[in-house]
Amino acid sequence: MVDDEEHLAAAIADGLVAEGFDVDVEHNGNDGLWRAREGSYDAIVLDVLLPGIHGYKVCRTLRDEGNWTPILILTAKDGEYDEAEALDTGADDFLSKPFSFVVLLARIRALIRRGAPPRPTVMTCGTLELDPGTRRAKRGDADVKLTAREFALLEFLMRKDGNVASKPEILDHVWGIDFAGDPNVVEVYVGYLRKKIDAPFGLETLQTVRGAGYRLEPDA
Amino acid sequence: MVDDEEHLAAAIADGLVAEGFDVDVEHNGNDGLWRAREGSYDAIVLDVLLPGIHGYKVCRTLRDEGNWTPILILTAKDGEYDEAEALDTGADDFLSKPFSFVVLLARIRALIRRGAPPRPTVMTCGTLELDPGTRRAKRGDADVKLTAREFALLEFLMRKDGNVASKPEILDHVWGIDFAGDPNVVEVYVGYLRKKIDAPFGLETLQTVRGAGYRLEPDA
DNA sequence: ACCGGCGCTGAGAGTCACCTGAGCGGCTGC
DNA sequence: GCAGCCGCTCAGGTGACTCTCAGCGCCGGT
Repeated sequence: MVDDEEHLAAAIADGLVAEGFDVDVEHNGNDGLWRAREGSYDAIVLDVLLPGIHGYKVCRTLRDEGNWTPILILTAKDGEYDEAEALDTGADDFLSKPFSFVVLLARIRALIRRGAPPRPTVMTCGTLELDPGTRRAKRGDADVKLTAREFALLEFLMRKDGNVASKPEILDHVWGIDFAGDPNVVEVYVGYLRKKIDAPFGLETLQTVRGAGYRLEPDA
Repeated sequence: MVDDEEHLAAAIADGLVAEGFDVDVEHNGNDGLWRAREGSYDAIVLDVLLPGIHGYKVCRTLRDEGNWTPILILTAKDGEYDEAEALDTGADDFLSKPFSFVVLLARIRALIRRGAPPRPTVMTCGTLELDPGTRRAKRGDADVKLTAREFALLEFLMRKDGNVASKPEILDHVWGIDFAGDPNVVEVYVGYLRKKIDAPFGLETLQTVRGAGYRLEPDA
């Protein structure tokens, strides 16, 4: 992980460690490049705006040197750089700040999966299946099509494993800690999810716990 | 970080920030307690000698409230308090002043790595079960539906483990110290609880101790 | 037995949390 | 450039929940 915003980098690193990854952090382009050359990493998360060398330059340099470690580029949302440019330099994936941790996690998994032998990453809750690697969801044998946000929300709820997730907690993790909009989005998206994973099957696994949050229950 | 020596607190906070941590500082027990309740922190560094509430008291209070955020207690080296006492209150680690910053850092890292100690999430009292994680309550095999307030009250009574909870105490913990309404609510909600956890089963486990408060007794 | 106080309860009102449908801007694919 | 999807906001509606109030019963003391 190469990012000069130390708070953010530390927070993400912690989160990744909690998910079972082994993470090294650097805060500028030179050190990042050096690390990437030395170590053999499964993936690199790289901010574009870095002291020292620019992120794109790091990426380009590694590729020129024959290093094809999967790279995920982070950019500021309204920045002057766009996805095309990032991918031009040889990056494998692209994410703009602010982003939700769950999305980052899913993309990192996808990157590693692409570069390494596939691992079973699928989560289940009753007849509900969710594969963060392929970004697919199923209820029983039926495919369920989810949008990115719906997927992130469902993934977060499944990760909770039956425990109640409070609304602020959901906002922090699925929409990002810097989300400033209407907290009502959570209710709206819970509604969307119910229409896709419960209603068509006559189930009610996504329960609201009034005054506390939401809970995902396995169906019989 | 809760420490009334402002220089020291600021120095340590700076050091931690430089290491990539995100730090909030408070200088007295009350504010520290309030912060700890509000925010979701990875760890708390807590001095024992504090204006307002004593550090041990803060620690104990958080634990009583079900908050198991890792806590590292700081004490004066030759003080009257010892490690056993600190750990008794529910602290996870212990460090006496003066200490080296590197040691503090290492311990904080260890605490966070370890995470919140795996605690038995489900509480019982006779045939009564209550799970704060899933927010579910059961009497024997029967599910009991509780509202948020009822749940909080029952949780508080169960945590008392058979001891009497006084009405003011209940008001402070279940309704909050800033509750200004009619203290009669407690009686009302005790009534609600009895109708849900006792009456349908012919029990009388939620007993009133006239002039003292209420007590939750295990059934046979 | 009487009386004061503490606790209990039913009714009711106000508030709050949640759900939903409509709609809008932005992005994507055609 | 247009159609469609996605993400989000907003406002209205509804039912659940919380709390107040007032009257009454019960307990304990004299």
